[in-house]
Amino acid sequence: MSERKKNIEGTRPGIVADLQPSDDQSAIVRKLGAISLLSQEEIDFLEGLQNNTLAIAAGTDFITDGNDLRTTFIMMEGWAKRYVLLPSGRRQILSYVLPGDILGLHVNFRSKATYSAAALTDCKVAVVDPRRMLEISQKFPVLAAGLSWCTAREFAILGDQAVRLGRLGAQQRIAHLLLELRSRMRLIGETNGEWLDFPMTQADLADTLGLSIVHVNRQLMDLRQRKIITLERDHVHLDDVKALSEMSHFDFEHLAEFQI
Amino acid sequence: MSERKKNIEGTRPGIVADLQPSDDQSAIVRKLGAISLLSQEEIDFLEGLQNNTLAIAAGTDFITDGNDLRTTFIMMEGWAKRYVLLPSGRRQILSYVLPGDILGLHVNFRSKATYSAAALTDCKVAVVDPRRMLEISQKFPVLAAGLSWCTAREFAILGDQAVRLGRLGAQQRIAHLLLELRSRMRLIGETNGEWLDFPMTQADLADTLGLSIVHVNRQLMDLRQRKIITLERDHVHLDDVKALSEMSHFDFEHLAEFQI
DNA sequence: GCTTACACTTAACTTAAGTTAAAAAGCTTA
DNA sequence: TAAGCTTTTTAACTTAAGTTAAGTGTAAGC
Repeated sequence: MSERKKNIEGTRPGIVADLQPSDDQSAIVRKLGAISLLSQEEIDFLEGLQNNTLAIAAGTDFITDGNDLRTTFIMMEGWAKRYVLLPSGRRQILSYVLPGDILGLHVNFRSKATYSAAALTDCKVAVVDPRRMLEISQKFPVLAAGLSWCTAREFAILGDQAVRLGRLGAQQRIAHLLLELRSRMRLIGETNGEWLDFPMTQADLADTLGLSIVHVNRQLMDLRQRKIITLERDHVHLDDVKALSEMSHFDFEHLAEFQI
Repeated sequence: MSERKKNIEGTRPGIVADLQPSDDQSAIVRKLGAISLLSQEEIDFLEGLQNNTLAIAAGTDFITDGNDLRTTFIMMEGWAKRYVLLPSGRRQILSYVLPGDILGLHVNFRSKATYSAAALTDCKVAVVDPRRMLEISQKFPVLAAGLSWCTAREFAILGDQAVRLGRLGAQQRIAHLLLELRSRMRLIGETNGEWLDFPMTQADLADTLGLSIVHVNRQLMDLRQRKIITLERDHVHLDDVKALSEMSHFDFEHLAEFQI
């Protein structure tokens, strides 16, 4: 019914995927490298951490709420969602896990996961012994500062999620989330113009933003009709970033890519 | 630590305040001591960290969104709120800061605060150089594990906040928050039966739970009329914890006080 | 004691978002 | 290619929560 524009700024969304493997550094190296200058030794250590990888098919749960969680995961490729299921059957998605993100950075000897995590796309995940993460703070001060920054940033991202849920309207929530994902993908160099990966369903979006599926659809349709976004299978194009940021009060400084 | 519960049901709330100073250990020592066995050396180190204290009057902001944040704070006495102000003038309270909580555990050299914090009551706060916090991971593995546990718990608490905002109804949100605060106060031994400190206004509550003041008042009145809670100035009594937990699906295990 | 200010309470009315239901559009696989 | 999914879309209707506007405490200050 609505116009599915094939290309806005010239490029097809498929190219986003093509870019990914072309870079030889892992996402976490790109992420920490974007905020600090890493030595070759530090880069080698980070790459070495990620030797033990796991392939997870889209849709698979790999962390389950209440189960023991004694492993740290580093997302190498693909997206996942972190969520909670309520006894009522309702679901709240807490955050999206993007390449370069760490899950279970603060696990303890007896800790249980307080959330579940499922792959949204096929994922490649590094399985790391949390003791090796501790090693970092002993031996690599720059990396330790980087991890500390990651933790602070995760707090900020979760705080933003609370702001969206508590104090923004439906369409504002969508706009704000899109800009957050855009910021995060830009940091690791996985954007192509204003095209953004968008592997989640509208049901996922509803459970992220505290809305019903129907209402998410209504607001998405409105954004499309007003030419603010373009939706394609698994990708969004942000046609009007200015409109999105104005309507959602998104603060670009907030998750800014400052140097250590 | 446990002789704190001198009186059970039926006592007047004022007594809560009287009990507080009677304990000679600081809140953070009580908190970490509740999840791990601390040596005298570890206790002394923690107490020594808190030599440089600051008195903050109720209502005062002590962290401001966007400003440099290069200090770690440990809340020794009193409550604070962590919040965000939107350009629209709306406000979202992200979490409450209770005795024994740490603010700015993951500050970096150039980091700016991504939230503001204001005292709800008169507070006593320890001002700590973040480098001394780093010292912990070098010299005191048990304390380091404790701090890591604190971080994971803060994530869980903020996640719970997202669940409340996204997927619970108004009255469920209130019930769930009350039970969270009850759990957290119990861990540091600052409860008196089912009496709970309650220094926040209904406007604070509204901005915490993503509701309007009027609606918070409606739901509080309903909970009082149904004899589920009793409200007094600055204190709540949870008359019917079972009803609160059933209506809100609060999971007592979730923030459980497990041993390391 | 009177005044100001802020927190709480209640009522009447409005609205954003939820619900239900059904159909259309996409994938996947036999 | 058809059958059987899941996801998206639309419409009609309902409801929980918001808004506005008074009013009633209650504590602090003069």
